[in-house]
Amino acid sequence: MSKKAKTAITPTREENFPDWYQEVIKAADMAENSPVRGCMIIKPYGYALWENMQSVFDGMIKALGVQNAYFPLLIPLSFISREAEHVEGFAKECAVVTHHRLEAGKDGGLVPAAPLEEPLVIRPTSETIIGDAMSRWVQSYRDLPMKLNQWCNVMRWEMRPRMFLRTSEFLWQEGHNAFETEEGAREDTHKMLDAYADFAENYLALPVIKGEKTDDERFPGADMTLTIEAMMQDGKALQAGTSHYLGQNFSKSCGIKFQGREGGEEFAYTTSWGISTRLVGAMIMAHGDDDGMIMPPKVAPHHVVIIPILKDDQDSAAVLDYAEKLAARLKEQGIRAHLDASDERTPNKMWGAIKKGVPLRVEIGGREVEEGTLTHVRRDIGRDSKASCSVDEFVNGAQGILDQIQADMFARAQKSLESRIHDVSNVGDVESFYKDGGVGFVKGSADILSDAAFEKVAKEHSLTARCLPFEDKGNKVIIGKSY
RNA sequence: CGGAGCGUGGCGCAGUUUGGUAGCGCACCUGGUUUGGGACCAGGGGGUCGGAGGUUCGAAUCCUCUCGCUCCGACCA
Repeated sequence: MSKKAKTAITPTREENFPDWYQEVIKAADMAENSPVRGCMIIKPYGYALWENMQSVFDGMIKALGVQNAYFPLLIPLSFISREAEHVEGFAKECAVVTHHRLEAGKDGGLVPAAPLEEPLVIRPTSETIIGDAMSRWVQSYRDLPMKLNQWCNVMRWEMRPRMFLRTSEFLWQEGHNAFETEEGAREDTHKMLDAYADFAENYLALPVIKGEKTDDERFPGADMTLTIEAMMQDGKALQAGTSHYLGQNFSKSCGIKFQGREGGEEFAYTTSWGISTRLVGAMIMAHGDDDGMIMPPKVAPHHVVIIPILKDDQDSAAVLDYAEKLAARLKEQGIRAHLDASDERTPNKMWGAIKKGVPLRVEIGGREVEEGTLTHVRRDIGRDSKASCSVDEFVNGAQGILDQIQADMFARAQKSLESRIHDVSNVGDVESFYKDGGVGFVKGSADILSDAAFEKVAKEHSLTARCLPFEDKGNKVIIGKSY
């Protein structure tokens, strides 16, 4: 064994961040690649995380009056071309279904046999098909606002897929709201962005910058796109959620019109908003360390993993019994406790829990059983946080420890974000910052974007305008490399 | 679609330059000793070396063509 601290993940973040990322996913058993390029298999542990995220956010939007529904995967080709900018933005990423039957071919393989009269597009997003439904459902101003959401998969043919961050098929929620007035819709666009920021910061421990996208970065077909931008540990930006004000673009192309208060025919103002499984990637890259994943307690599949340290059979029964009782008591408190009763060797169980990022680990052996105590360790801090206490004390205090972990994770991420936003006053500053190997974002006057020299600098260092932050009232711009 | 790298038991790799009976670590199975931050001993199972052609007495190794994966760029959530 070498003297150098052994990390559970190789390479380390510093050695090779992209490889480290992939290894964390594998080590935590969250997902794997599928036989089809660009698609991924989300394994039970990774999916459990997504389910928790869904459940939290679903509750948030229902509290805002949103109703869930489900719209079809397949969209008539003609629908996609209804909104001019929308087509242009999505056309090249669309997967198209052209046939509906397979038959035995000449060389024994199966070949598509029956061409469709009108090809179908696998939804890259559902504005058009939901717009079509809304056009039938909205008759009067009394039907507004209408707030619909669906949890589903979408497909965008990607040139360069990366697990969770950019896969051809991904899971998300897409919300589609329709309003009587422009003000109502604009206000809603902000409200949904606020929900995203709340979700990211308070549940995923992911600090974000709220702002508006620049013209080039806007959603195809939107008049305004709002975003929450997060920073990963390598200093790159990740667009973590977007909320779009669509004006009357889609209501006009989909025919969402209603009879107004004065009796006249009016077009609705619509919004759409989405977050995806990409957020899983964001959490990995924002919180993970060289030993693997670190789950934010509020969405972690397991809050506490209990590891029984078993010696001989006689002892084992007592230890297991003790551990089971502890698990039951924790569950009563609403804590997701997981007893690892597998017959893995003890160190493997421990490293397994570390790599999976379970926030709190409890170790129980013969000693603890005799004393009525247990040993616990925080994942985010590691062995330095190892402590011993009575079972009662732990059962009463566990939620507090989890809350502390959640708060500390957010504070760490926020500090990392804030310390890596650098003020610049002109394009020259931007260039020299990245040329000198600067890591993170730069922030300066929004005028930088219209400087003729910006385009070249941006291209050279793969920079994009991330957003015009609200906190600067649109006068400043955040620029950075991004995923 | 460009640039770089890689395809060898479940996973990670060596072997390829210089052709000669396919190896190592981890994992797995059996038995035993072990167990508080990655145990040990002994025995064992598992691979048509990504695929197709070719050269050769003989190909993981040489030649041609293909397919796929990863990273970096262009496009994007």
